[in-house]
Amino acid sequence: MQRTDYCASFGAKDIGTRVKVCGWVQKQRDLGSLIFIDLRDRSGILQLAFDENTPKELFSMAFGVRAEFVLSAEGVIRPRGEGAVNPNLPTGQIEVAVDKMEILSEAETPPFEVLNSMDVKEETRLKYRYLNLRHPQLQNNLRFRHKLAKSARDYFDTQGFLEIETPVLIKSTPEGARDYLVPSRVHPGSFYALPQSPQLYKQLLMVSGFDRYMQITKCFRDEDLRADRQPEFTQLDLEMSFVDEDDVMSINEGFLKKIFREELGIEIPTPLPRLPWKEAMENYGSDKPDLRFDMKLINLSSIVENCGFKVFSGAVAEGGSVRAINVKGVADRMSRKEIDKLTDFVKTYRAKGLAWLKGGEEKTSSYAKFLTEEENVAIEKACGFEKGDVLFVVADTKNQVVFDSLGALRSKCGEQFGFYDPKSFSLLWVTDFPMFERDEETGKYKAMHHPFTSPKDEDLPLLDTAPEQVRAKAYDIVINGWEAGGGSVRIHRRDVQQKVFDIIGLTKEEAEVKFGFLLEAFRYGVPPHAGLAFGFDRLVSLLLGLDAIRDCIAFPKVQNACEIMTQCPAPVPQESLDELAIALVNREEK
RNA sequence: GGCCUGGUAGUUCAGUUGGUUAGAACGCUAGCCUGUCACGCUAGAGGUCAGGGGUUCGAGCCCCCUUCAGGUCGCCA
Repeated sequence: MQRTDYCASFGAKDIGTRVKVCGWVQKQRDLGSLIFIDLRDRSGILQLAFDENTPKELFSMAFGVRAEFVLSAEGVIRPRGEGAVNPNLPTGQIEVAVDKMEILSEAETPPFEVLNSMDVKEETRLKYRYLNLRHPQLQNNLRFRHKLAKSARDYFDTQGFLEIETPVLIKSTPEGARDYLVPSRVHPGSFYALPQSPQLYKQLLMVSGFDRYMQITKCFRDEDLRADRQPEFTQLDLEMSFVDEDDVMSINEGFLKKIFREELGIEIPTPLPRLPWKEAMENYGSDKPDLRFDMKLINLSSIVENCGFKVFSGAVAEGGSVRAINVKGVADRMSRKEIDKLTDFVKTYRAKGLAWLKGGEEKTSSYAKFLTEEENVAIEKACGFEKGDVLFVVADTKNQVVFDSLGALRSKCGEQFGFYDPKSFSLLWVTDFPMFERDEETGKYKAMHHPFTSPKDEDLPLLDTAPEQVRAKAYDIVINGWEAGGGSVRIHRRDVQQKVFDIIGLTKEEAEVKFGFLLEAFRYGVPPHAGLAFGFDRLVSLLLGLDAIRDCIAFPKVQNACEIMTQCPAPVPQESLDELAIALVNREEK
């Protein structure tokens, strides 16, 4: 006989009915001639009761039950005694008077208590991930993830998208992130790659005329992990034909509106704000600004460009800048020690130092003495500096360093000083990314997004004259300072594609080898098309308020890309290597 | 590849200036207990102080190396 229903599905309405339930023992409480067992399944907890009416044999079975035993129990649902109701439990009004029970599986004492497992250190949690996953919080996270995936499929289905699977064994095109390689047995010395994204296939699906494609799919990047990055992760990927940027953004705003409403009960105002990349950098020092609080960067370069303080004037003279953030009203919470810590913090972003002005009882500063009275006044005025504020200034010959360090400092201060409600959300599009950036090492141009991203029409002439000024039809969806997704309008003109390849130094021959199939496909009629991919793990985490995407992934990998539970990756037998014609090099000797 | 933080009982942690036999809570084992739900009471077991080396009369504590985990910079078109 199957169970009647899940544990937490029962309530006062079921009093008097006979039920069968199955699950894990959360807790056994032995009061002598009374025993209670909290039985847990994915729905919650139901109390099983054993008392003087329980047959002796059954009672001693209940006596021997331990945590995480798997049971099936039958009996009649009855109300709990007067004063014995547990208001903290959804099923707290009732219990099952058990008259039949089977121990389906015994359990050794687990390495940690399931109920406390979210406080156990990550390493142990992951080694016994299947136990950790019994915790209601992780059960809830994965259930939410399922709902979000279903919601996405439903939404894009109503919008005419077809879910089409693309291959996982694909050709390696080593641009950008490192590929995971898979050796071919049939073709010794040749390798497949695992996709970093289904990018080229979804573009080909547009050439094929499917018009609207979506897929929830695994992607792989052999790069170092972060709290928001796993080597294998899931994208909610889509592509559309005969559309422009606005169409892609608005259809995805519809999706975001729907999931925020249905899953969180939050109405997000649409259309979402759009912030050109340049403004995002200038104002927030980041291409993924957290707009839950204001605190903009202020450019002080024009004030200090001729000042006597070489750190400032020199930075401006060499093409960099001097910028500041004014952290309002925190002077009494910002000791000298705190400031030193923040100085170390910005140094991790390659800033050489952190200049400051603190409006405590007495105004103190690390830099004011090097400037004239007029310059100091001008800085304070430009920043709206008042008593109680702390002003941080970063100067560097590279603007990127100024942006990176102040942008990070802004986020850190915003969080540390509670400048926003952590339960609130800010969503925006960052648009008009540069097409190209310079590779620091080689000095060559490379595509900032990817080389199939279309330049803005009005910037097309700049491809020949000033590539660094060309803006792309690219857009990122940014939620609470996380890049939740990104996409672009693709190039569908062969001449433009060729120019882009030229600029990033890809010869015709190289392009032919790497992307020949795409270029050839483009000869046979290609619609204008555009798309977007959400980082699905990130989207789930953001909506759930998680700090790390690990907590919405059933079996995540740890920082060195291992999976602790199964101990992978792992060496393979020599025969396997031989079959694949692979010889290992001893790295020690190398 | 770099930097920061951490590793003490099964779990979460405390551990004074380097000084006797390394503690607490939870969990576990056993006994008692009729309304518990963080049950209660009594007793008990449980430690390679991550591993290795060094300094010292003496190291959980100081130094070096290794390793594991977390965060992060680089990296992530």
